[in-house]
Amino acid sequence: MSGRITIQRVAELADVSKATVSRVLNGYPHVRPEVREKVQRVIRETGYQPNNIARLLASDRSSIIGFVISSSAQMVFHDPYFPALTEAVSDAAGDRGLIMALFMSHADGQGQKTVNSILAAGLFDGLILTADANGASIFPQQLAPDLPVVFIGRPSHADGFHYVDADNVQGGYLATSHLIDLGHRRIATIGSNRNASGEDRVTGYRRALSQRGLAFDERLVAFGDYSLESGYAGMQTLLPYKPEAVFVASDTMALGALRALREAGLRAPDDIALVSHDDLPPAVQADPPLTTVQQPIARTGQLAVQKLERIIVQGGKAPVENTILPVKLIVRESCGAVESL
Amino acid sequence: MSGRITIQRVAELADVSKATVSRVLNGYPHVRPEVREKVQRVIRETGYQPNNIARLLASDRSSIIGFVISSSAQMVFHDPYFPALTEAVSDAAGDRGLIMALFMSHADGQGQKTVNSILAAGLFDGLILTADANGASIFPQQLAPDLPVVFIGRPSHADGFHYVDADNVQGGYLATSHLIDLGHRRIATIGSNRNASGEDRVTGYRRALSQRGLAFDERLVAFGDYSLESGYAGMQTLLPYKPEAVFVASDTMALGALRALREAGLRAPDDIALVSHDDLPPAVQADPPLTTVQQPIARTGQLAVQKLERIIVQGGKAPVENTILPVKLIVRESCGAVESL
DNA sequence: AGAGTGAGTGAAACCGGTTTCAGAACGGTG
DNA sequence: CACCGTTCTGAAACCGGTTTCACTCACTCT
Repeated sequence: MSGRITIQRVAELADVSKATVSRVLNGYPHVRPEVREKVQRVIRETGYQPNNIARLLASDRSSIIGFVISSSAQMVFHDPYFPALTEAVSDAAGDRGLIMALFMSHADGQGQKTVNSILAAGLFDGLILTADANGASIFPQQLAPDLPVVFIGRPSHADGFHYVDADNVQGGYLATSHLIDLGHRRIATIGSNRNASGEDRVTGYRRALSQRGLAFDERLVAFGDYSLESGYAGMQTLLPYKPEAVFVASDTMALGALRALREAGLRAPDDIALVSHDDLPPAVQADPPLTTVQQPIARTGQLAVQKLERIIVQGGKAPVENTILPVKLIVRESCGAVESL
Repeated sequence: MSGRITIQRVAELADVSKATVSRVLNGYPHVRPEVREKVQRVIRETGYQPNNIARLLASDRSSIIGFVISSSAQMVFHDPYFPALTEAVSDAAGDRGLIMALFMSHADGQGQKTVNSILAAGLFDGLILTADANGASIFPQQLAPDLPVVFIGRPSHADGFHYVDADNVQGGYLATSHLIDLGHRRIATIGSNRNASGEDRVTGYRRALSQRGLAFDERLVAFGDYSLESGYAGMQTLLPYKPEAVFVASDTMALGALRALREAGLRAPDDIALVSHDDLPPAVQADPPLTTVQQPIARTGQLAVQKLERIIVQGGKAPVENTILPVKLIVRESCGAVESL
């Protein structure tokens, strides 16, 4: 940052005041066209770049938003959901001229420290938080009461927060209904009680069952943590109870479930029909390709950023309103509705 | 940021000057213990948090580093390498009190814009760049000549940059040698010419062959782009030439290769032995589990951050020195060295 | 007793922008 | 021609810290 050109220097070269340069920079009116022109030329010729730090200090906005993934390292590794979501948020932020700072807060004490340092920084215009899946709550409000915050995924521990989420209940409902439509009756599920999304999907599953007059059987419900391993284990738990079909609450867990089937000498969809959730790339690549509920991840990220921006602009206190995005069933081969090759 | 407590306010309450508060804050000497005590008490009682923005402006350091993943969205999605690396960098940054801003720069024009905005920000103490895999070079130097930059992965387009990389040549060498040791002679490779790492791995492959007196056969070399699909296609290209063994330059491509084998009615390692590269989680989960070259990703991230920090502290001009990290062969089942279950 | 020495402190300058405010220049009215 | 309302502009205050510099005040050392 040594010999950088400052607004002062530009002002001198263009023979105007700092104030005028600032006005040109920010596109304010009340600058004579020829002056504006001249300043712009100097800016171009010198390659002047305003120092954002100074700008921030003066204007009390940083244009930086924090994106906090509060989940175990395990999951971030294993489930493409997080990379996809991260990219979505990053893109949306970029589109709106915001800089995204990413934080992966681990379950351990480190996590708390990270969040504290985030807030202490006083550096962010706002935060996007993922509803955590491990019970360790992150509650920045308690520390910085008027920092704008938007959750992605319904936060399970409290109300009163802005959030954007996919319609997980509908997801579970669609998946399960589809299996019922295909004539299955003993329908199991591998869900998750690690976060609200998981719970909601199971809720949808139960709703579909009851609506179609099928009994809910505890033994046909397994819980995982979204990891491939937990899907594998979940399916092994279910197999003794001979389900005809299974709704698995994530693609990644479905991959694990498929492996369990394979090892048991069974095949989907012939022996057991499978529908999963998320529609991430592995769903297509799986063998057989997974029928799955598509979650609009990119859109989720976009909306979260937009919502956050709106809150920021409105100075923190916007009425809490949540956005639930529709989901859609993508039929592939694992459910048996289509002839596999 | 409305009614926040400022250093001025703290100074008044503690009945000292701003300068003294600042000294206490930054742990400078030459403050009487009792005064220090008093200031600290006021800080504690008021819950004062220094405004970093102001601090940055005054001290010309932001403690924010940019981490730029310049790769197609595709790859970031498909290859767990990037999430793993991101986490490594994020952790390392956090450990050293730095904030990491993540940028995913796409191949399209957007990418350039992003990078420009990064630099324009004048906000970062330094940048960590991933050596890009799509030819679209990112050359911040050209714009901000003394911004500290460290690459992860040898940048293939130019010299004179600090970088940290795994010993990819050695990786290819180890993998191929292992296959030779197992008695194979017709050894193919699915490499990549999308970046230096890919090239280096192929170099290692060739070195192993020539060192053991085996001829290099062009037809036994396929190139991919690290995606699962390209591994699949690569293997299909190779199959007509009947390789006994294949060194695949990434786990993700190896998964694709495995699928191609399966579809061709072949099994690894019985029909074709496979060794891959990276040792990411999917390597263990694959069927059969992959023998693969372990890349020290976490260490890579750490070193990159450390190196960057050193450059920053030394004020930009540190002698360029690169770090090549050793790799290690992890033997599992896909190579046939171990009895599979 | 007078001269150094170094610890402890505050006033003020500074970082590089934005924003307020007042004044100059200009055109249109009465 | 005096008066007023715009438009355009610059000086200066301000954002909230850090850092420099000068000064005071013990406390040694001749």
